[in-house]
Amino acid sequence: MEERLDTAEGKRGRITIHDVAAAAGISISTASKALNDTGRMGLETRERVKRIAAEIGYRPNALARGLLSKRSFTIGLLTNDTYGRFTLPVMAGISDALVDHGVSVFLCAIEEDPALGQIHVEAMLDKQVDGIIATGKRLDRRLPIDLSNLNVPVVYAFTEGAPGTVTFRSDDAQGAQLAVEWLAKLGRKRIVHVTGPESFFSVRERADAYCRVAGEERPVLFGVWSESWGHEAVAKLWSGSGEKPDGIFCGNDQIARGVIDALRERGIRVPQDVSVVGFDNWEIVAAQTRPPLTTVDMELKELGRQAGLTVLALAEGRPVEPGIRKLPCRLVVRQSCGGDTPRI
Amino acid sequence: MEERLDTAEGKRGRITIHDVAAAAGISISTASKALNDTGRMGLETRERVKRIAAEIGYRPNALARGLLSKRSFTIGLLTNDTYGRFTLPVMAGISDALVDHGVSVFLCAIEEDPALGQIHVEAMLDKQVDGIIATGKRLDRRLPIDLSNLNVPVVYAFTEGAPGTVTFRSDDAQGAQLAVEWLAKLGRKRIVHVTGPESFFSVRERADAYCRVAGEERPVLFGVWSESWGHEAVAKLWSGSGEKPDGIFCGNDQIARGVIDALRERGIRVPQDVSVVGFDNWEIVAAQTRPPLTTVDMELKELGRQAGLTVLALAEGRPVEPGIRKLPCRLVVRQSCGGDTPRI
DNA sequence: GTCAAGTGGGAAAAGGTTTTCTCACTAATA
DNA sequence: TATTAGTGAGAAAACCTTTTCCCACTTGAC
Repeated sequence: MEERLDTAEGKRGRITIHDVAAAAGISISTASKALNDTGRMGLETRERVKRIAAEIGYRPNALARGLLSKRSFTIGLLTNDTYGRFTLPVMAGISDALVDHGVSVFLCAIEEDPALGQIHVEAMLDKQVDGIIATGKRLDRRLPIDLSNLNVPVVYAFTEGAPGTVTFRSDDAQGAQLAVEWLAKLGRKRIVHVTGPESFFSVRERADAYCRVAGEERPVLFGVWSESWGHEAVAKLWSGSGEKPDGIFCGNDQIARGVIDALRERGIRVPQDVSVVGFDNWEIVAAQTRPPLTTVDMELKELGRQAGLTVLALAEGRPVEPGIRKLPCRLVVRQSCGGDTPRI
Repeated sequence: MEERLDTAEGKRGRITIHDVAAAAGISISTASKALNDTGRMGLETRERVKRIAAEIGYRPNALARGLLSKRSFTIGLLTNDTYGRFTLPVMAGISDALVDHGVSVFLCAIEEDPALGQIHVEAMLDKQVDGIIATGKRLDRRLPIDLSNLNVPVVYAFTEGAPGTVTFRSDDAQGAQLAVEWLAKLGRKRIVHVTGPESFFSVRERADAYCRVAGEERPVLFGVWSESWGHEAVAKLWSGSGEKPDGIFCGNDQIARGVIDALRERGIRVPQDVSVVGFDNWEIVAAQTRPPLTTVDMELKELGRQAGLTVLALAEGRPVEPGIRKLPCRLVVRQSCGGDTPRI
C-alpha cells in the first residue's frame, strides 16, 4: 500500500492532480470535481478521491489555477514607509484578514523612488495580483507613483488616495477628542497641546479637535516630531510667569516622551502634577516611558484588516462604495495621566 | 495608427502574446522567440516584434510562464518578528537584491503560532515559491515550524537554521570587539558591559568578546533588554564605593539609552566623564538619545541582500556551500563616546 | 418495448507561455 | 542538375487546473 503510494509520488517533481486520478483509478476531471465539491458523482467516489489526495499529499498548483480563473490569490502591498512603523501593523491586519481566504501578500517598500515603485508595480501586475493596497507614513501625501489606471483594484490605507477610490484612515479628530476628554475627565483644566509640524494634515486635524474640546483659547505649540521638541516645549511652557499647564496632549509618543522626561528633570511629577497623553501607541516608546504612557491608538491593524477585506471584495467584483472611511481611535490607558480606569 | 492599437487592445482583458503575434502578422511561437531572444529569425522581424510589443503594452503573464518554467520568480519571507525591528531591514535587503532579477517577496508574519506558520508555508508552496527565507528576532531560536523537508530551498537569516542549510548571521563577537576597541582607543580604562539576559546566545557571544578585549576581570552585568535595566545598572555601578567606570558598552541601544539618561540624572557627563556604546543602531533610539548614540550596526540590510542572492542561487540550481556565514558589524560613530572620527 | 429523465463519469478545451520539431524555401556545393 | 546546408518561421506539445459538454447506463413510466 505504502509502496504503491510511493511509486505514485515517484514521478518527477510535484504531485499533480494526474497522480491523484491515477491513484484513484479515475479521470482527472472527476478528480478535480471531487476535490472541489462540484459536478455530479457518487458520494463514495468523492470521499475516496479526497482521502487519496490527502494521503499522497496533493496540493493544487496555484499558478495553473490562477491562469484559468484569472485570480492569483495574491495582492500587493506598496509602501513608502521605510521604517515600517505604520506599515507593519497595517500589514499584519491585511495578512490576518486574508490568510483565511488563501491570499498572500507581496510587500514592496519603494521609499520615495518613483522608478523603483514603477518596477515593483509592474512586477506585481505581471504576477497577476488580484489587487493592490497602497499605504504610507502620512495621511496627506501620495505615494510617488500613479496607481489610477491599473486594471486591478487599488485601495488606499493611511495614505492619500485618488478620487473615486476607497481610502481608509484613522479618525484623528475623534482620537484627539478622546485624549482631551480623558484629561478633562481627570479634572485637568489647563490643558495644552504640543504637536508636530502644522504642515501635516493630521496635526491640524488633531489640533482643531483639541481646540473644539478644550476651548479655543487653549494654546497649541507646533514643532517637530521629536523628543527634543518635547523638552523644548516644556522649557517654553515653564519659562513664562503665567499659570502652568496641568495636562499636556502630545502630537505623538516621541514628543510625549520628551515632555515627560523634561518634566521629571524639573521635578514636576507625572501624573500627580501634570497628566500627559501621547498619540500613536508606539509600544516601544509608550511602554518604556516612566511612567508608561497613556496614548491614542490608531488601530492600524484593524485598518489593515478592513483594507484587506475591501480589496478582496473589489477583486471578486463585489460592489464597494468609494470614499474615505475614518476608523475610530482607541485610548490606551497607562499611567501617565493618573485615573483609575483599569489597563486595557 | 493609434486606432488600430486601441482595437488590438480592445479585446477582453489583458494583452497576450497572441495580440502581439496578430499585430505583427506572425505566429505566437515566432513572437515568443523574438521577445526572448531565442530561436532563429531575421533581425528585422525580431526588432519589429519587440517594437510592436512595446507599443501595445504587452507584458508576459508570469503565471503562465511560471507554470511552464517551474519558476515563479517569487520567494517567501517568513518571520516571527512581529514588531519588525529586525525583519524590516532584512526585508529591504532581500527586496533590493532580488528586484533586479524580477523576484517579488511574500511577507508572512507568523508570530509564534505553528499553525499559522503551517498555513502560510502551505500557501507559499501552493504558489510555487522558488525559495523561502526564514528570519526571526533571535539568533538562537528557531521559528515555530519545521522547514527541513520542503522541496524548495530554504535560507536562514538572523535565526537558527537546520543542519546542512545556509544561515546568515551577524558576527556579534566582532561587533563587540569593535565597540570595546573604540572605547579603549579613546583612552577609556575602566570599561563595563551592561547587557541583556545571559540566556541569549548573542549576549554570551558579545560578553565573551568583551572579556577577551577588555580583560577577563572587567565586570559584566546581565539583565533584561530595557531602558529601566540601564537605569538600574547605573545605580548599581555607582552605588558601591569602588572606582567608577569611564566606559560602558551596552548590549543594545535601549539599555544604552537608559544608561545615558541615568548618568545625566546623576550629573555625570556623557561623553566627557563616561563614554557609552550601544548595539543595534536602532535609529529611532540611537539618534534620539542625548547625546546621539555611538553604536554597533549589524548590517541587517546587507545580511538580507546576501540571503536573497543565496536563495536565488539555490533556486537556480547553482551550488551553495552550507554552513553559518557571519557578516561583520560596523561601528556607527555619533557623540556618546567623544572621539574625533567624523560621522559615518 | 420505447421514451424520458436522471446519474456517474470522462473527453476535451481553455488559460498564456515556452520549446521542440518540422517544413518550406534559398543558396551554395558537387 | 541533384544534393546539401542553412535560414526563417510555424504547428503542436507541454505545464496543471477547471469547466463545459457529452456519453453510457439505469430506472421508471407509458
